[in-house]
Amino acid sequence: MTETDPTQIKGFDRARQAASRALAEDYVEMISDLAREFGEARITDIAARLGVAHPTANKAVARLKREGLAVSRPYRGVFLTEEGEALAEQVRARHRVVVALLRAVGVPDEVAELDAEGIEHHVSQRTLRAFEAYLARSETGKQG
Amino acid sequence: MTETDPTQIKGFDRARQAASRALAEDYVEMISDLAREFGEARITDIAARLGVAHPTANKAVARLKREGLAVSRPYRGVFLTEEGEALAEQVRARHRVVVALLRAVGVPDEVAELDAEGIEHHVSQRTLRAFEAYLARSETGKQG
DNA sequence: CGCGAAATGTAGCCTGGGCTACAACTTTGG
DNA sequence: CCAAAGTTGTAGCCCAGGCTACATTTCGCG
Repeated sequence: MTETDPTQIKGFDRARQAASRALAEDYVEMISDLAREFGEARITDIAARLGVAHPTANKAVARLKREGLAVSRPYRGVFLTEEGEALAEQVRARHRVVVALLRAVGVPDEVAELDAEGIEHHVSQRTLRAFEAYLARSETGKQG
Repeated sequence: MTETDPTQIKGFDRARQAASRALAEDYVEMISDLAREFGEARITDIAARLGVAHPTANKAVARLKREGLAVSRPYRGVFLTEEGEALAEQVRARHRVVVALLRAVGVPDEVAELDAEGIEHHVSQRTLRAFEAYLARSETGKQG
């Protein structure tokens, strides 16, 4: 028992990495939302919506800036880079698909929204594509 | 913008809490698996399978003991309490349902296994029940 | 304009989960 | 039966994400 099944390990590792990426995704999506609503995303608003204290949001934004997803000048609003905006759009799209899939298989709307928030970060590209294909099928086929 | 939509906050909080619970669930399931295979779960084996160093597994087991999910005497194997075993069974069952659901909507088998590992921890009771109902339906209905 | 309120930034601490290094205990085989 | 090997436990560190407290800057308004 020194090697152990690599599949296991890989699976858990994936989960841990996803947890890390999830944070950035949440922030990027939130910043994009706020930009749409108010024209810019303020630290206070980001923090409030995410339910964290403002220094926490500040740290997170600093990380996004380091990663090239956002930009901001001191005491000014936060804006996404093109890369950040692309990620936000991707996250938003995935969220919609996951919610739609959940609803399509019979999950109540409010529950679908809540669960999707956690689930979406673990949905791989291939699974996402499978979801989309399924939704396309059930749109036309109408078996539910 | 001081109150903000509580739905948002609740959603994110749920995700964060789930991330914390996920660890315990992984360990409990693994301990249960090892108990079935070898009669007991040794720290070294738990660590190896989860892909972490043994002190990490040790800490996690200490936490499970604190939470009443496991018991162990120094330098001896780890065993689940009834509560821990129940949780393990529940986690295992949920994993099976999530994998089955993913496959049912067209996700390739290997991908389903990997993604389920991350997704399952965010599947609420109500969503799980919806999954089960859907699977029951598609078993008999056979629309795929 | 100038001052108080609000927003942002910074410092420093806590917790949890991960690691390495090392100590203590068990097992095993010569 | 006892030393070496293996296993478990402990100490102490790191990092990330969260918080509070406090400093600084900007904004709004009299």
